Amino acid sequence: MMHHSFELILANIGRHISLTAEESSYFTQLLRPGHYARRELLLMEGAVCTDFTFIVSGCMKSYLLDQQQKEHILTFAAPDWWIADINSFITGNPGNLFIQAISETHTLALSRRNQEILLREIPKFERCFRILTERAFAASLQRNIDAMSLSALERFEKFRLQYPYLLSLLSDQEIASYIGVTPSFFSRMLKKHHLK
Amino acid sequence: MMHHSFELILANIGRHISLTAEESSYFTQLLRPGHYARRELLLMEGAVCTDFTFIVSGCMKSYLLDQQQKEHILTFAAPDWWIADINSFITGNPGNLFIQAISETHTLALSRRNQEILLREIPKFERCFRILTERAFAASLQRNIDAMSLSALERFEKFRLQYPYLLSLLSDQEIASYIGVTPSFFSRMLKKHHLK
DNA sequence: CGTCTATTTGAATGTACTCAAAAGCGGTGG
DNA sequence: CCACCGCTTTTGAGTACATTCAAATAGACG
Repeated sequence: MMHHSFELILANIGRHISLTAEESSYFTQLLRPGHYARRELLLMEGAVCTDFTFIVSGCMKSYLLDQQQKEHILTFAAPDWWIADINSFITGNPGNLFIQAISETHTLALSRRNQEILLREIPKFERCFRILTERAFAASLQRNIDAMSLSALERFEKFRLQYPYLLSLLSDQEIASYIGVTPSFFSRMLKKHHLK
Repeated sequence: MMHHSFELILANIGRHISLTAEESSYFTQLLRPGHYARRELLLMEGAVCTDFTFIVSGCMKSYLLDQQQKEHILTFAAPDWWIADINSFITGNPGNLFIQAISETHTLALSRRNQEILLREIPKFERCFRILTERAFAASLQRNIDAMSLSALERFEKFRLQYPYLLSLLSDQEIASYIGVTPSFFSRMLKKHHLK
């Protein structure tokens, strides 16, 4: 099971900085384990996102509802990924994103307060979070590029090649929402191109 | 003129960390001033982006050309902003972005090598770059949200409210490319809504 | 088995695109 | 100063991609 063992998150951090045993345990002490059932919300629109959340097992999504209450999925987070409403997290203002478990999910949350303590006590974590943020930023820019320069079909092809693991966990509506089309168009597209 | 005085960039940094006079001068020593004529390229597709570039005056854009050689603008950078092909910068691999001056532009470039030196010598810059990256990341996510949930008209309205300064510097084609429509559609849209 | 939700399909529509041509605009040279 | 060139913007006509709304079908689960 090992849901709340810290191997995965320490390996994640260890890709960017080296920690001593004491530093590792200082870090893990600041984490708050969490457990979410399928469809359970971690964050609601209008709430302040106080945590940077690491996915140990399961899967989550962040999304917003537009004026017509249509869901638009911004990110998925599989195990070994982080999820948050970054804008709310860094400003401390209420956010406009929902974060929800897609399947049963175990998490480790680092609160803003604990992040500040961590950065003060072990400054090399600044480097780690800088690198994590840079990577997430690069991925977000690539998504902007794809949205502008690829067709819906190309966006889907890219998605399934890039995240085959997610494909099996997600409903068609969720994939459609992520690539930016309606479920009915997505269904027609799959049929037309014999992708199902 | 003061194009290569460091007031602007020191104020930019000073919003996130405090520097002593010695630290400030150590930092500015690592910067390479640059000057670009209108339409001059700072970076070409296929090249490695070795610099994080701060805009002192003028304006730049980053864009890519798709399979049909159509230009898609990813970001604009006005004075007091940074620009780079982040993906290429952090991986060291050749990038797929162009970076070009829209008007005559004065810059201060921090090379990857010098950034490493800076981070080693004055570790609190880790914090500064983490924060800069977080903000740029949040802006990029917001753009993804807007692309998914707003109409072309709404994206334009938001753009003109958010960046009135840029409006006067840019051609219609550039604005159209940024909001993700063709110049002809953009022209029709402006006319239809009496926005010109 | 019945209920609930997800997916598919149909028909009509809208948003944005392509290609091509025309008009407007800015600079340059005769 | 005007004529011309090149580039941007506008317009026209036809089209493609994607949407809406509603209904039908299929799956999942108690």
